[in-house]
Amino acid sequence: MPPTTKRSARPHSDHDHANCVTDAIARAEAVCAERGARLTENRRRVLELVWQSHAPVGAYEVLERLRKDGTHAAPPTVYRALEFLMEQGLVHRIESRNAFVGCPQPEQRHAAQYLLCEGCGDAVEIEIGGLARKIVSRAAELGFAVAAQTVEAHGLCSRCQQIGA
Amino acid sequence: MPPTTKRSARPHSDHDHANCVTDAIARAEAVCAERGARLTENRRRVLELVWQSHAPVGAYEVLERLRKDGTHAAPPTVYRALEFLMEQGLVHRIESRNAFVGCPQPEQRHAAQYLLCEGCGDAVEIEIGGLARKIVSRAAELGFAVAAQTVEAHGLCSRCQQIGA
DNA sequence: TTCGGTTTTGTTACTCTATACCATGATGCC
DNA sequence: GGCATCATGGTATAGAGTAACAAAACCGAA
Ligand SMILES: [Zn+2]
Ligand SMILES: [Zn+2]
Ligand SMILES: [Zn+2]
Ligand SMILES: [Zn+2]
Repeated sequence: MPPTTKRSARPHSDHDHANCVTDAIARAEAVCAERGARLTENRRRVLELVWQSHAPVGAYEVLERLRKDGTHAAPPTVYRALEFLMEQGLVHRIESRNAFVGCPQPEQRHAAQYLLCEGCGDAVEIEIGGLARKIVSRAAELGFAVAAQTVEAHGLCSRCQQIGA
Repeated sequence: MPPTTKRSARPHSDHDHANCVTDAIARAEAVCAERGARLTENRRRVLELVWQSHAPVGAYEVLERLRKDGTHAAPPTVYRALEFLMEQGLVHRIESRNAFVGCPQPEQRHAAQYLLCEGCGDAVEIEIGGLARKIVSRAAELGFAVAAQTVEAHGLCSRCQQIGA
């Protein structure tokens, strides 16, 4: 009998995703402890729910999942938790989907860059060397001071290309 | 007495913006003619309204402006026009604002890159040399086929930096 | 330990953004 | 004219996000 490991709605990669979740939570607790930020039960739970897949999840989907726990939550509950998690760099917002996804490397603040698959829905955070810096410096040439960046590439992951082929 | 030229809600640059609008419309008509795309009255009007400022404008703001003309429009009217205009590359969607802005160079399809000022709201479309290509090639290394990109930098334009200083 | 300020959560109601669906009208080709 | 295709009208509803205020939990100091 298979374990109770939860999977993405459109599962794709075969890794043991339970590890991703527990690892993410552990790291979140570590960074919050170090920073003196309060990872309350609600916030921890929302983070866990966001991490249930590698596909970005909408705030209202998080809300539903919360309610299935028996919690009596309303939209502000979720949005406030997400706001905190974003401030701490524990989740990123995917602008082109109005959705949220866990950050695999929260210890160090960074400009997020994503590959977003239109087939399976997964979001893969990447780092393109020098890209963030290039944006900042080009903006500076135009007198513009960059405070935050959004870099999202939409397309098909290798697996979805094969399926569609 | 000043001309009837309309300005941005938070006007900023002193150029004669009426030129921007008429130029944009002229170029839109040209590209549509060449492509056999039908720039109908509605679509032309929506494009005009989007161009009323250099700040991205929400679909519902366009809707309001349309109605002030006496037109009896509903949301789908606006969204359909915007969809057409985006297909033709005449407007771009600013994902981080759920809003739309006219493209200053619609003749040639391209991945849009924007500087978005949090002070005045203006969006400046830029082209960072090699950036789009770099994203595509790094994605390709990971087996990911990029179909579209979103690059948005948020911060303060030079003018707003001075004001805030 | 009790007080009082700060932070977090609860609750309600609402605004803004976007799309599904079906009907109607225009356009242009044969 | 007949017919397919494209564009619009119009209603209803789904989805995303926030304002505002009240209650509760937390925490450091008196
Ligand atoms: Zn995983
Ligand atoms: Zn995929
Ligand atoms: Zn202008
Ligand atoms: Zn500005």
